[in-house]
Amino acid sequence: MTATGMRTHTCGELRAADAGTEVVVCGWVARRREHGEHLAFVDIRDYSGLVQCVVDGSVEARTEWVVRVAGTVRMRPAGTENPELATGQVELADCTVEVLARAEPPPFPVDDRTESDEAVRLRYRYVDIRRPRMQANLRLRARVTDAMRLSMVRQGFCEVETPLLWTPTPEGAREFAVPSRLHPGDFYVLPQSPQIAKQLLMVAGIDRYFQVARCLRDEDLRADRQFEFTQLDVEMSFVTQADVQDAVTAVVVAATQAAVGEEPGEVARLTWRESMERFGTDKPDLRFGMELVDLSAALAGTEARALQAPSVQAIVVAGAAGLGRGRLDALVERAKGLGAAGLAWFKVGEGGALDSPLSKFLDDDATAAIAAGTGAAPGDLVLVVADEWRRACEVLGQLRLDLGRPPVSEGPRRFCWVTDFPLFEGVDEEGRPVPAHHPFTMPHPDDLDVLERHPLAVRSQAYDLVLNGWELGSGSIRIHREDIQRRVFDALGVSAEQAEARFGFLLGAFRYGAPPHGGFAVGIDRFVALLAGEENIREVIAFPKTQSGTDPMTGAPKPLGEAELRALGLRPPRR
RNA sequence: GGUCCUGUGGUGCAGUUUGGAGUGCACGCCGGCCUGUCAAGCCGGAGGUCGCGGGUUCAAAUCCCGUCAGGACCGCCA
Repeated sequence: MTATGMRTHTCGELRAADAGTEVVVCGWVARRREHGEHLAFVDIRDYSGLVQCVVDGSVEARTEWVVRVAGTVRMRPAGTENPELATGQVELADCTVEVLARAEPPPFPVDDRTESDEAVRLRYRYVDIRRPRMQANLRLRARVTDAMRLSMVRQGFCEVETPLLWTPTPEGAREFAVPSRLHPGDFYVLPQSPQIAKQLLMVAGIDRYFQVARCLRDEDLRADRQFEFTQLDVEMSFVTQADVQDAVTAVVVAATQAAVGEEPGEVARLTWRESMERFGTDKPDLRFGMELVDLSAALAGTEARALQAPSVQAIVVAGAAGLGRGRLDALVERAKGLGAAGLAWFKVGEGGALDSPLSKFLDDDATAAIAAGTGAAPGDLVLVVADEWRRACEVLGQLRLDLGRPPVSEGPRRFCWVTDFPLFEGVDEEGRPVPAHHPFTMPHPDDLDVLERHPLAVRSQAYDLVLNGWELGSGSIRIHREDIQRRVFDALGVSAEQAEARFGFLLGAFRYGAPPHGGFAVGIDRFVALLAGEENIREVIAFPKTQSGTDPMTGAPKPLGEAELRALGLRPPRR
């Protein structure tokens, strides 16, 4: 399958069984070892690996030159095998080397041994991608999307493409605007996601839709966020939450199997509330313990002012009682930086005695409550945050990650579903509830009665898929009934006119017979990064942007000429 | 918009704390030697705006201010 008109084999596939075969391989010169004018070794590299070629004489080709090598596969002489190489049992003998293209010395070594400056890697990305690590990452990514498509199709889903040139839908993420040449002054936007399009496809009777979809958001970049990213976008009709979660679980399990050759273990399930209580976050990393302990009741009557708050939460840092004052002060500063009023620490000594700046304010009951409640052992450090419930949990959840989280590449893959998110996430400056997901998210049926009276207590039929502390994606059952949608818009303070102006085409479509439906989207960049053991999604994207949104290779973004701007109905900006 | 880290031949680093000659290490590159290496080895050589600008000082890679680039994070990401 890999033979072409120019080659018979790829470099990395040659094995002992090929001994005696005359072959032709093509690739780049990885290294050259010359032993005078009578013997030289040239390592040829292509995407499949590396093979050693033996040349009886000197070699014209230099590092990264592109060559075509004809020779005979033979077993290496006894004692010269290289167990480090997949092809290390054999070599190509009696080689003739044809130079297909000369090359300048590469700007950095084309191997995985040193990590070069990322700006330089991106500028010469076409060289960077020759490295085994990048080759492996991009091929892993391809296996993941292949497996996802296969799993979707087998489950009866239909892949449908949706427009990249979409219509502005204010609110949500900042959108990239595309000026219209035929309608000067008007704009398309690039979709933040195909959310509305896929709901329209449900009204259209597609029943089970999926798409490997590019999404674009003009928001600041991060290790796990690029302007453009790829989602496995899914939507299903006549389903419950469990149906969507089952379909998505099957996909990610199949993709994990295809990518790394092993099935993940049980996919855990916990409610948003449980996740916050136990891990202080809605995207828990289940690879390690250090769960939060609620000391609110135990310390309700404490004299210590610093611990008087609606909620008192704690974590135990095993064996950390020896931390010096500098490290402890840094932890306190970190907690304050995360929004906590403060952070209390207790070193657990022999016999359970607590050493802390707060010791003198604590009676024996309180001391016993902290020791018993947390189960801390001598030598451990207990960290306590007293604040509003959510803030106390979130601050300790972050400290838990700071102090206990293993590297991305370590440990098992622990998927979990987080369900029953609140429908609203606090209130804005005007006291209006802010939707936690999007405004088409169906409220939990048990909470519908209190939508008007206690909106912040309403749970939604929204759910996230989390893998080792990374949010892989989210989804929900959508509102398909006009009366419920009206009530949610009312709660959000969106008038009928505003709703019509923003989403009129969707609401209009719903009047023509909308099936109950729900869906999900998996962030493929993050998923692949986790499977590849990479901390950064740029490592699994061929041509990513820098943190400031530039491309060092092409120089984008660049100014457009004045004439081009005017043709688009735009005026050159003042700089 | 903000906080923090980094910037030294092509690459990776040390040197910056405590100012004293562009000093050092490894790789790469160029030339020579070398018939079993595989990160080959040995000998020789070239290669520098210490990111950029300003300031302090007799003297700045080193101290101060500003700025640019890359990165991590906060805000932001319905």
